[in-house]
Amino acid sequence: MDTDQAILAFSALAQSTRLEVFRLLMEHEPDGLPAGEVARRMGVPHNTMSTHLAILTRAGLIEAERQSRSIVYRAQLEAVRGLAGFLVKDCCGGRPELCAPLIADLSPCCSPQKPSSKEVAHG
Amino acid sequence: MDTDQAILAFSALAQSTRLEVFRLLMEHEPDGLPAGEVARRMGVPHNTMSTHLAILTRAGLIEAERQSRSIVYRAQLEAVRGLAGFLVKDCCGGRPELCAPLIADLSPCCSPQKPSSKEVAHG
DNA sequence: TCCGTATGTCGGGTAATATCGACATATGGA
DNA sequence: TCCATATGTCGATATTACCCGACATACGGA
Repeated sequence: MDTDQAILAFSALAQSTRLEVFRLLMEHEPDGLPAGEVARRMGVPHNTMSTHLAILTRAGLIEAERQSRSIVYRAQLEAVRGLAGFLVKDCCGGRPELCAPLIADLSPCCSPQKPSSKEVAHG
Repeated sequence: MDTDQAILAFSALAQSTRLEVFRLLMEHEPDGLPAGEVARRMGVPHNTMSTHLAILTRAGLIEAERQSRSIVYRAQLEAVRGLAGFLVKDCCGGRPELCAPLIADLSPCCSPQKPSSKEVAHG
């Protein structure tokens, strides 16, 4: 994930419809959803959605695959990993002491064990 | 970090100058840098930079503090944490199995031990 | 108070983006 | 081939973002 790619990704997610689409496709991993279904669920005209999907695709956040008459879109986990890594490593830049607490905060979120009802206390 | 705040943050970072400014301020944690110094280093007019700094501030990614005649800007680590968490928890939404590998990939980046020259093999 | 420095705000010109109607392309079935 | 479905592309318009000159505000020193 280089800087240009990161900017594409940030830019793609900096729009409410696209952000929701991305989340929708994340929820539907690994099956994905056809373009029309995404447009229908978001209440957006199909051509507008097509543009949004193209932008997300160009950013590498989703990927298209033709399945018969439909084109199914899927979220790209690697892109999320790359973007989160960019964010975190960015702040690391030679200073892991800054970054460690960030990682520590993320880890409980997705560990197989439940986070023992402990949330981030600091607001 | 709610959706609107995330969009503000993504939007703020989706611009090359602002992204670089943010990284610059990360490098200068915890001392920060005065606005004029940031503008000078980036080779950007001070008023243009002022706007960028305001956008980053509004997104919560940096914070301003007056120090005598200067206004010193500092990166907000919590914002990075929040944004990375938003990204990751976003994909977690009930499915930690998707998220675990993302965390696993981030962890070596900032651990006190060096990552043993092992990078993400998959491109 | 007056001046110089540091920063923010306003205005307008230009460029980029969002949206959507209309049309084009691609697939599968008869 | 013809048709219906599914999706993408083009063109126009409205909105927003970026940039920077000019002016305004805030602070410190004399």
